[in-house]
Amino acid sequence: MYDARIMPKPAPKKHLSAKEGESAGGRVTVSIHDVASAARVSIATVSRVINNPHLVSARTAARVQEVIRKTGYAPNPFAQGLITRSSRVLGIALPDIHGEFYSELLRGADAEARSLGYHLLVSSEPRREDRGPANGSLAFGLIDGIAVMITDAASNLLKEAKGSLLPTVVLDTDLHAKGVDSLVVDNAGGTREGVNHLLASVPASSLYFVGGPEENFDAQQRASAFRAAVAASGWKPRADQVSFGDYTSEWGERWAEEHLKATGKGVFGVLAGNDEIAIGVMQAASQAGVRIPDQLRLVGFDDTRLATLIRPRLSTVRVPMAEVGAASIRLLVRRIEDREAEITCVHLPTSLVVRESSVPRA
Amino acid sequence: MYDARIMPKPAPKKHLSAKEGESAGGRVTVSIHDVASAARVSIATVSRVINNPHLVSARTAARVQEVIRKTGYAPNPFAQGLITRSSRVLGIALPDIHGEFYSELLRGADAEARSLGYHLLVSSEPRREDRGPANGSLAFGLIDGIAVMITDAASNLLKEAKGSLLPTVVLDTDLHAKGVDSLVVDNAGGTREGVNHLLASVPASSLYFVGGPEENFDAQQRASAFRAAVAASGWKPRADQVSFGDYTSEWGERWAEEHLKATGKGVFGVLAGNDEIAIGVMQAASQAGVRIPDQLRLVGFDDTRLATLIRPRLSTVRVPMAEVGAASIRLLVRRIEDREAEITCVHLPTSLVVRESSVPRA
DNA sequence: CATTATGCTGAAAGCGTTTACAATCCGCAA
DNA sequence: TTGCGGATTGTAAACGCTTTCAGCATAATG
Repeated sequence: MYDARIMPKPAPKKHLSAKEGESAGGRVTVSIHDVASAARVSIATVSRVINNPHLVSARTAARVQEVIRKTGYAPNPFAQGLITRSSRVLGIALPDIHGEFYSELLRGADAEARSLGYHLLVSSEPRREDRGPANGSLAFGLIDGIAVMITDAASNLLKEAKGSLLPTVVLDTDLHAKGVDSLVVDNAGGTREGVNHLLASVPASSLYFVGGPEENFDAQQRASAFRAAVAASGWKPRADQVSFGDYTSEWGERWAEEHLKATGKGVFGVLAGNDEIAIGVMQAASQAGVRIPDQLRLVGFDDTRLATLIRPRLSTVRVPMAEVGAASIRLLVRRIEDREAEITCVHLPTSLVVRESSVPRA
Repeated sequence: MYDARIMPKPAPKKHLSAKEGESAGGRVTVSIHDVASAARVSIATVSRVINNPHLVSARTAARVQEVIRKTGYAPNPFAQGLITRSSRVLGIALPDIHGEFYSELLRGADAEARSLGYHLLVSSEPRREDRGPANGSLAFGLIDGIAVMITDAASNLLKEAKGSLLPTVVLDTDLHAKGVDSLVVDNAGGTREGVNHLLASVPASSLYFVGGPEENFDAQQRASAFRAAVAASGWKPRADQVSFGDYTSEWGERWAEEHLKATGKGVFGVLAGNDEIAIGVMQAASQAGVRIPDQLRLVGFDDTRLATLIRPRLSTVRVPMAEVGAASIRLLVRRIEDREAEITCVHLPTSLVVRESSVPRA
């Protein structure tokens, strides 16, 4: 039989730390042992006070709490992680996306993570050229799960993430059929709304989609939704009504310079792949003396701050960027805390915001 | 004398892991023990292959490397952190700053951290209202150091960070006198440049500074540099030449609406606290029929993307946001890797970018 | 040949937690 | 008295790594 009183204490050993005077400087961290001895309990009890208070008598708990407060003790996350295999840190990997989108998304994700008691480790995907080989950009092993944003098929973030065997969610691509929780924005719905809005004052044959990079999933979705919506009105879209480029105002400008010539006197409409393209179009138009919204009706995409700063104010399809971040974190945490949860694809709605750039003046 | 051969091996114990067949599913992580036994060496040797390859014979190292490659072994960062007391994770705490600034800064910081072999844990400062009490927003204990951005005196991020005893750098405030590595942007120099540029075509008495929030350090610095630069030209600035508001276009608009009335027919100049304010001013001006740059010469601050998207294009003082992020990480890593390094304040230059909004047409 | 240096390797001691298990103390029923 | 169960606490075993120390060849030196 085991009897603690018989066995000689195995010598005070180590942890000569702060407990005895030791006033001499330099002690930096206080460990659970320090708290335990100061409170005259075992380290197990201290741990319980923190993690399972109901297992400890009120008197003891109070004493321990007091010591914790006084010493400023905080558990060492490495030791905790080693044993619990979790760190309450979430990874989020983003491609090199456009400015405002990036920060809004991150803001949403960070706020949500914080409110769920997690921290956020970010990692922008390095540009293609400077990708080291087995760079191991993500801190697998340290994080409890990871949210990756996949904007085009060339990204290998997803492979990396899945290889890590960590709970994973993908943003901007529906992979729930492949067993990955996903979060997508309703690009199709927003596009349809935008098209229908334009169709109210512009003939389908004079409607154009000026998109982002062709390899980009968003751009693809918006383009085919555009074709579908135009077709739904009874007009089979010509090939020249849809173009791809990139997400810059320069591309919008370039497109407009070419097409403004070709276009006759009639009214026509443009749905841009994002707000910046729209602004490029707007500028080329004003350069060419084409009035907005009189001759050209324009709708952007994303509803960035730009849209309200420009004149005429830009009608645009609002994408809830912060909500994308927040929802992806929620989805990820759900998966972490219940590995058996059903694989889900969350759809986030978009909505048309009508401003001056697209409605004929009264 | 110690002789390993005399002591009986203390029983194979634990780590029944992957080594023996065990084909049955479920093994997730491979530990250093697995690698060691597969390579028929001790765990110490495996560790050395990874951390001090020169201590291991080439033959052994090759064998171990091969096993590592095959098994995909990666050291457990918790165990490493527990013993080395470092995680190669850096914290960066940002207030709720404006969109584009935020993302550029983070992008710079992330790229630099990655290239130095660190990861980045972000944390936006929660808005004032929802600050829990001992929230402990930052993952102290997990990170090796922290960069905090302090935009006004009310922030308590710094106190928290210093209380953590972690290596710390502050952005946007010079605290090197208080023993904290700092990183500041040359607001004064940029402001001076902007003022002098305007002074070339506008009398000092007709120059205005439309600043951000009065409690904001940047805004303060820019305002007093404005006063100083104007004074240096020989004109003592009137009180109404400097105003504070916030960093929005609405404030710029409001300011302009009031002041455009008061101003007579003469030419006047505005240096805005940031680009967005400048755009507000620009819009109010165009509303009021005041032509830019003919009657109003305008210079912004920050050189965000906005500045080139608006017409006329906005002259502005460029602040190297990405470089601020990168430099702060460099400074932080230097401190982490050499705690004795001299306390430093890094100054980042600003530079005036002249576009159409501020130069009289030929 | 005896000694010493050198290169390589292994054993074991932690690092600071959590948690299974054992032990004690107590009240209460048998 | 005895035994049982619940409440509370303590002991010790992990968790996976780094690093000191010691052991042992083998090479270099006297």
